[in-house]
Amino acid sequence: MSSKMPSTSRSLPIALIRAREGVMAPIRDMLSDTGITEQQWRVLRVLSEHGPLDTTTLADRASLLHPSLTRIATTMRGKGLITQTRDKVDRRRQFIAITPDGQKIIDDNADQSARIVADFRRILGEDDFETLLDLLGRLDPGAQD
Amino acid sequence: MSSKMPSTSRSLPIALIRAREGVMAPIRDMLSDTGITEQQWRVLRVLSEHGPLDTTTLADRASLLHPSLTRIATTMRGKGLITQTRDKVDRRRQFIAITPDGQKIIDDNADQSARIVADFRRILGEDDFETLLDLLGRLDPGAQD
DNA sequence: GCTTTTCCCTTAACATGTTAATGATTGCGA
DNA sequence: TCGCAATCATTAACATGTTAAGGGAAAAGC
Repeated sequence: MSSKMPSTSRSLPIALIRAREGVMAPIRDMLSDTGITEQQWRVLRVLSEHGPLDTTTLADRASLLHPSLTRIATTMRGKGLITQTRDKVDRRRQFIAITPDGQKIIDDNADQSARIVADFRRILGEDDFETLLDLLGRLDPGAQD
Repeated sequence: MSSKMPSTSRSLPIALIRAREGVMAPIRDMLSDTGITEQQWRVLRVLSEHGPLDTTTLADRASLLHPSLTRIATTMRGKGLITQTRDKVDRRRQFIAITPDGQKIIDDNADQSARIVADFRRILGEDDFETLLDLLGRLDPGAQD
């Protein structure tokens, strides 16, 4: 029972896990009807926002590791939510784009998604919500903004 | 490109994922030498702090889903890091305890673990660190403190 | 006491996280 | 142009996350 170890009840990693769980719960509820996962939702969001992207950029923006994205893309292609094409100039590169079916999932859930986000803003209050995003950003080593 | 959707760059779920990634990176580096995972480390931490626990309480304190804990416990039993015994009164219950080998991993890494935590406190500053923990706690639906 | 319900835990099935290795392609330098 | 390093992506292997179903034991109701 070493006194060097900080209590697990005030552990930053565990607090992050639990907060994420709390935030994702209503989003997962929303998505359970659509048959896609939280990660597939993020992929659609990024593609809808930025247009077609190469897989490296897409993985970065959706906060997915590349091997995960490879599998997720295979699944989503099978569902007809995205298309994947080789770059003719650099044949190593793959480009991924959202399909109308994929965009439909975004459109169908945009309202509820916005409502969920607004709920959390209200729970924390506008100021604390922004403070939280800033503090979290300072823990992110790859923060590019 | 629906204007209803908040930008993914200020998305709370993604910010939580990235912050967690930033926090866990040095911890994973530390653990890579020991051959155990981040989750196994959490199990050892909780057992070392609280003593033997039934699996439900252990899963809750380590923020693991029960099915995950079942598998993790099997692995850790195989490594000799924990023991698992049936409660003689209520034969449904399993009790898990840390072994000397498991405690040795805690002891061997206590200093470095404390250093990593101290680094993050320094990066954010004492006040912001506490603020962050409080804000995260308000997103946790099962906050029992 | 016997059924039914509830509880604790495990198993199963599928998706993702994580690290290392492999493929395929391009670019560069001798 | 040959060889070799660097780049982009996938595959492989193992561990965990997530949800649903199953199995055994205790508790509750009649």
